[in-house]
Amino acid sequence: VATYSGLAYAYCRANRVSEALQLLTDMKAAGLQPNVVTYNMVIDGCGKAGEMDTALELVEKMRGEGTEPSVVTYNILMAGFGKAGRMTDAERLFDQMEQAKCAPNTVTHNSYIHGLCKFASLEAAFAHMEQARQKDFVPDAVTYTIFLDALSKAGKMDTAFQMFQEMRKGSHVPNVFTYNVLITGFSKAGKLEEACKLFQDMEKAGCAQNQITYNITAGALVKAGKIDLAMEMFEDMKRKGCSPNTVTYNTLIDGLGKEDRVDKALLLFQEMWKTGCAPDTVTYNALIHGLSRAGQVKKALQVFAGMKQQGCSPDVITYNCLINGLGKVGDLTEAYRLLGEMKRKGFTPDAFTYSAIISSIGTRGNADEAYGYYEEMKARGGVPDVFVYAALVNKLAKAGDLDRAHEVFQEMKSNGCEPT
RNA sequence: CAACCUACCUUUGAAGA
Repeated sequence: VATYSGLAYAYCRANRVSEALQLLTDMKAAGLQPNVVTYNMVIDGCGKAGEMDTALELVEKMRGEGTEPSVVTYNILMAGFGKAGRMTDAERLFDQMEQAKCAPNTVTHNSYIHGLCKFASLEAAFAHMEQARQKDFVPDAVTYTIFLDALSKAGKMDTAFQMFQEMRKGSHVPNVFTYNVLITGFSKAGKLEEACKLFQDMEKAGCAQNQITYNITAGALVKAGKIDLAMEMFEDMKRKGCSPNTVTYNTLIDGLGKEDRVDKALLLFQEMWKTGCAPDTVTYNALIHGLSRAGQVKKALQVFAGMKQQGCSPDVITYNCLINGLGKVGDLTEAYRLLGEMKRKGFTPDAFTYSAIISSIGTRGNADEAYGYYEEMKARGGVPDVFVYAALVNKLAKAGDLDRAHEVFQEMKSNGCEPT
């Protein structure tokens, strides 16, 4: 049983859920009965793959075989519902647990709180915490980190930092996750000083920075336009024995592209292969974006071709970057070709795509064409946003079609888009 | 006796000034 369980776990970690499911069948065929732990590992694999329905079926199957779910089983479901935004189902789990006489633990509450932060509100999450506290829930470092993350993502860094202080006043020791969350928050809020200060504080606190800490901090430097410092951080990271990963490279390639240093970005891209960091869709997108904004559309298309050749799938963002770049240099033929290609491949052009297309249409006399794309977008179920409206109004106005421009402008407002 | 569950990082935008 242990052997099978281990293998099932490995499959799940590798995102190969179907093989793990097959393994359960094989086990039974071999006369072995999977236990809760085996099931939990596979159920978790399903949950992480977003297959909550399969996960639920497995729980039923397990029950049918006379094995009752454990707290961990419920926790797995709680986390899965939380990630999928199925908060009603998550709430119902507490009732089911009560019926099964299975007491929720810290992990159960933390997972639920995380879901609430993401899909309901911070207030709802706080309320749950207070309520659970009346029973026997004691918030831990993870609980704090979840709240700190939510506050950081909402840009409420003052509150976050206050909570961080409270946390330390209590007996909770901030860990790498805690610091990482806060550094991200400060970086997003444009507070580079504070972000860097926390990075340094970690050492004093005896909390070792990890790969993610470096990635976040390098990203913070990139965002602040300090690409050279970000590159230094990259060297520092390696010196300290912390290996860069694909995200590290992606961050830097993006930063270099935005500072108009695509040449250096290309060098890093080459380096990735040597270091065993496989470029992914994000890598290619960042690179293609950098090349496009530098006006090097030819090169961008070459990279795009290479991407496909490597078996890395383009996504909507890839196409958007290319279409945008092509539009800017006036290569409409190629831009339209790519628009067609993306549709053919089953991608849904979004507001980014249409705003790029509409803006790229020549200035003279093509108001109808621009308007046509706007209608196409709506017909395909797309929701135009400010950028699409702005591009369209602009185009119509420049073509002298003031009546229609005004009409679209009104439509925009009635669709809840405020002019900027 | 052990194996399973919760929190953190990267990519796409028009005009104008």
